[in-house]
Amino acid sequence: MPVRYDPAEIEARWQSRWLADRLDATPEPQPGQETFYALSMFPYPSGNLHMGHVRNYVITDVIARLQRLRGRQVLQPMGWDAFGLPAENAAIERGIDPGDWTDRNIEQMRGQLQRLGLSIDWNRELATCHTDYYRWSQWLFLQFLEAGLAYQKKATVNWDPLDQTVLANEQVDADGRSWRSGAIVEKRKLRQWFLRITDYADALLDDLAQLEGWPERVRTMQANWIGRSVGAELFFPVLDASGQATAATIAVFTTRPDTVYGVTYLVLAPDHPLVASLTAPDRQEHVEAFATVVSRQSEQERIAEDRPKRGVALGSFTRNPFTGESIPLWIADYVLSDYGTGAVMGVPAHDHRDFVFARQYELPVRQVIVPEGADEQAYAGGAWTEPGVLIHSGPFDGLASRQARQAIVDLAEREGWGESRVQFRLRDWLISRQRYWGCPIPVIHCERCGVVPVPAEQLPVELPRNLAFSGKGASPLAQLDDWVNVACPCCGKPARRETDTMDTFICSSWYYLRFADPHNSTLPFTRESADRWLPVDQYVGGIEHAILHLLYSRFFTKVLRDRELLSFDEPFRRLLTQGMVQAITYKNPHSGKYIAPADVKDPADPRDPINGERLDVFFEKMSKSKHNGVEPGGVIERYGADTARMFILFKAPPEKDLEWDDADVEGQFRFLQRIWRMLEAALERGLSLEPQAASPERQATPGNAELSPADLALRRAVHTAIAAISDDLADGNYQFNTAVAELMKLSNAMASLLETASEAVALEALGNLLVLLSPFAPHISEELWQRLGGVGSVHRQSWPVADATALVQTTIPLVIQVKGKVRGNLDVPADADAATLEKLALGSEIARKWLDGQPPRRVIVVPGKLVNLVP
RNA sequence: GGGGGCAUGGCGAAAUCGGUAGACGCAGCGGACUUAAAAUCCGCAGGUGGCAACACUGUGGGGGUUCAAGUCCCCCUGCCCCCA
Repeated sequence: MPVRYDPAEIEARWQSRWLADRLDATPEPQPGQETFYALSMFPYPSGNLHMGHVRNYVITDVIARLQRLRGRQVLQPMGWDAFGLPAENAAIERGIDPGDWTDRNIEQMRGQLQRLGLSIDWNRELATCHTDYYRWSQWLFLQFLEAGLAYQKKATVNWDPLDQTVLANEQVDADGRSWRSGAIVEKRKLRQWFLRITDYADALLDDLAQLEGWPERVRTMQANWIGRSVGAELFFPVLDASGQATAATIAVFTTRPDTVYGVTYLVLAPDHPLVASLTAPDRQEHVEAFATVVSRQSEQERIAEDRPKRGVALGSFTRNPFTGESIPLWIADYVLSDYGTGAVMGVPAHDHRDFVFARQYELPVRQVIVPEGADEQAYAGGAWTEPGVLIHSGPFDGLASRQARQAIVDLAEREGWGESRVQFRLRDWLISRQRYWGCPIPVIHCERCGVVPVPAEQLPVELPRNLAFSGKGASPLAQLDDWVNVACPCCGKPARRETDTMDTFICSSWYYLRFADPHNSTLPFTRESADRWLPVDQYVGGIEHAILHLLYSRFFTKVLRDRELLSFDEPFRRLLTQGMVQAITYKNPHSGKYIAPADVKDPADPRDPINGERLDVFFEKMSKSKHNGVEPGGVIERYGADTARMFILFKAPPEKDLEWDDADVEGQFRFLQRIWRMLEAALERGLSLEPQAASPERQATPGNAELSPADLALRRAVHTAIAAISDDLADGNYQFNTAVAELMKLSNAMASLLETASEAVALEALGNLLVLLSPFAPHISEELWQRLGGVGSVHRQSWPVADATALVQTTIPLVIQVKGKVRGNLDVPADADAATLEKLALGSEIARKWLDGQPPRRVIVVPGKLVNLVP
């Protein structure tokens, strides 16, 4: 009696069986054994698994399973990026303790993940909000502090008025809004903790070259983010009221020292420390008013190229050391105090923003560069910002920009007017957050001793639990006197705890290290355990982390290597950035409203259910606001995890966006059902992999000569598939979509050949099919493997190797081209040499038809492929 | 504006090194089975013309290199991403 394919029953049964058998436990690798660390970017425990997660983890799981079949010892862990604002918001809105809320979400999401059939070692699970994790985040912070890489400074910070917290620059989007709350970000000055990532700017940039397993575009994005620019710092002496040089100088950074003879003014940031002392008494009121206005603007507003530039003259002057000219000092909104030196030289003829500014305030424009080969010409339209040839530049006239830069910096260095310098766009990492639900920064402020690190043996500095949250004002921690007031570890006198918590990017900058040694209670990890598993062999996650998370993790790794806690300095060998999961979206073009697909009656003619207006149809990233989300739970309930996995892998290459389509999901379900029925038929026939049940003909591997045509064809199909899939899934090559297509081809071939094939060859085909399928659809493969009498778990088998003899063909179709156009095929002996092929082609019907009896002028023979006859 | 990427049937996509474009699937069409439908199975399927054999044409547009171009080079158009 045939059994129906019932994914719900099979999947639940195998999932609990695998768990009980500890099938996914991480092995303890013996010396000489190859290891493989497959890692997904761990999720924030929002409580709900979405399709993006599913795609991410399925990709990693297929890679992990594949590596196990290849005989490697595999680590595939999972954890939770569990600190962050949503938990605290839940506390404010619903009075739930953030820790309880988070733990509940983790429970829920773990269950959802487990239903996907991921071969994750749950014994290594971690959550960044648990004390046995964050005590080591604190421990690592103290390492940074000790190394002089953590420091405090008062800084203009981005203040999110809605979330009442400080944001990193990276958390403010192009419109000057918070990435989380969407509120317009304000400017405030606060004392903040920073990590000195700029000390590692060179290393972070240079080592990108080693990361050959990373997508080029991620490397480019990081390089741009670090933004190394080579130039010079030049010193401009401040003049007193009588025009005499004073001791004070203003340093400017420029990438264009070749334009120094074109400087017609100097601009300082409005909050540059010298502004107050350089402001003429009669300008004071003006300058202060302007500075106040600017301080309210977002950085984006200030530096956008298409916005008008505004400024105020200070009423004082400096001297260009190269020309000896006296030039006016200004402040302007387009100069930022924390980039470069906070001052720039104004060269309107050769810089867009300077040009706009000079026009606005009628400052002189002096051209000192002309395009190569061009005559000196009047400047009307704008700035010439390309390199060229110098004019009006004293001794440097006639030099090309390139040479002039060097010569001018050389002169500056000789005269003490400046020096060559490298400037980075990257700024130090602001890690302070005025929030409760984060990792407390483990320092104590003592009036006598200053900043005192909490002694390592007193870690963790635990977050107090069960507070009342108002959501207003300072951090909840700052309001807890009992917690804040402590004795100084140094002098024992009353002192205060730091109440800032860490940016959650800190917690996620080292979690991949903890997975190597997750239960260590004396260290975050040992160097030995890290060396055993790391660097991560394959990291999989979203492109949205291309800059921040990946850059911070690289920074951490380099620092820890320098502290001799690690032996390597790049954490992720290979990186795969998977594409988004999109779904069909309906939008009314007039109202701009999104309509849920369920409310669209006829998808062929989509209409607004309220007013019948025609809707736009397109694919967009799944989201609540667009009503286009597809719940993973529902899909698994209906078709099973195996179908969901197959669909996700087949529908698009992993790095491309994937369009969710229920009809295609259905197609994958049908494919698994066909395989199921094929096995049912084989079982009916009495086929079994069990040695004792096998008939004698199975024992010997017959040579090709003894095989029937059906056997030969079937073996060829099986081994062609093995070769093709192995190729599609070679290390670093993850073409799951074509691998699944090959599995389908194999199953199609088997469907027509299995019945007439011999028992031995049929079993060879069935066994191989199930092993090849097992990384993709682990449950159905295991079930059918067991029912076919397979020994042990299908997931403990070896990846098959293609048998070259099965691929041997006696004849092959030779393509005959005439003048490069395909005119037909000719069956020829597979081993025929070029001369034979030429003869066969010339003697063919095709040649007779197309050559009009004339011998061709030229014949190109590609053995094994084609012959091209050129008349 | 700068940097990077992409463009292939009705749709998602394949196509090592330049060598039969469209594998595999979805949707579609025709047939078998069925009282009927679903499911399943078999077949067709880039476009144009033709009863057909077959011919022409075809990888965003234009040009080039080559015996041969989706693939290499130049120009253009459109879309996406990052930095402004």
